Amino acid sequence: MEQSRVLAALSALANETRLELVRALIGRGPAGMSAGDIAGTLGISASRLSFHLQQLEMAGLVTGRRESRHVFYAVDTAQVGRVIGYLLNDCCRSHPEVSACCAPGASSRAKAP
Amino acid sequence: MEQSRVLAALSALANETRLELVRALIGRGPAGMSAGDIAGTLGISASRLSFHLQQLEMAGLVTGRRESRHVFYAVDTAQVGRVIGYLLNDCCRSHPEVSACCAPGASSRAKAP
DNA sequence: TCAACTACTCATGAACTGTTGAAATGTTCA
DNA sequence: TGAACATTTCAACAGTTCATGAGTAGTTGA
Repeated sequence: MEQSRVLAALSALANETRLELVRALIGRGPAGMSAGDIAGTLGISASRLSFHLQQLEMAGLVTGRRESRHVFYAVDTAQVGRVIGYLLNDCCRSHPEVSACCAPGASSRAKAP
Repeated sequence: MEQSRVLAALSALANETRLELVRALIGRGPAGMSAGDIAGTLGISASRLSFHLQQLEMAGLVTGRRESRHVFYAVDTAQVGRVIGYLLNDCCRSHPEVSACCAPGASSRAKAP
């Protein structure tokens, strides 16, 4: 994966509204969620949601598909995996202390040094 | 790890200069690299480097230590691991297709669907 | 103490990001 | 066809980010 794609994805994720959006969507799997439902769940305006969905879509992190009058959005999990894989393997060169986050049971709550 | 810390780290990483900086520093291990060496390696001005190092330091991704007239910067690998761990485990809830990036031999070059 | 060196701070301006509300577009159904 | 609904687009605005260059501060050795 090219670095420019990774940078676009990181920029997209580096925003509270969009990170919440990904969290909300990833739980729904490939079926996703309609724009209206997302706006209701997150409590944001339609135009604000549309703006952030566009950012995520341009970064390749979510995809939308129209079904009659609704548009359903879902996370492209493979793409998210590729971005994390870049950080892990290409950027951090599989540094053991970084890769520890992958270990079974590991989480972001891992104790500080 | 709190989401606000993760957002700060993602914002810090979502910049070409800073991602290059982390890549350059992580190869040097805990010894790190002096500010002057980094500026020379990346070919950027001192003030520009200082600005970006400050962003990374505020995000907790790098640490600096003074040694006589030099300041050596190193990546806090545990913190980087915690950020990736958050994306993997908390945000994506260990979704198998995302976690595939951790598999041995996996890389960001994983084939697209 | 002074010059040389190393790193940091600050002010400026250009470019980018995110929010808002109104208007436009597209879809369904009576 | 026209009303109702779902979503996107647009312009205006405020706020943030980043590059640049000039100036400042700390450290060393003659």
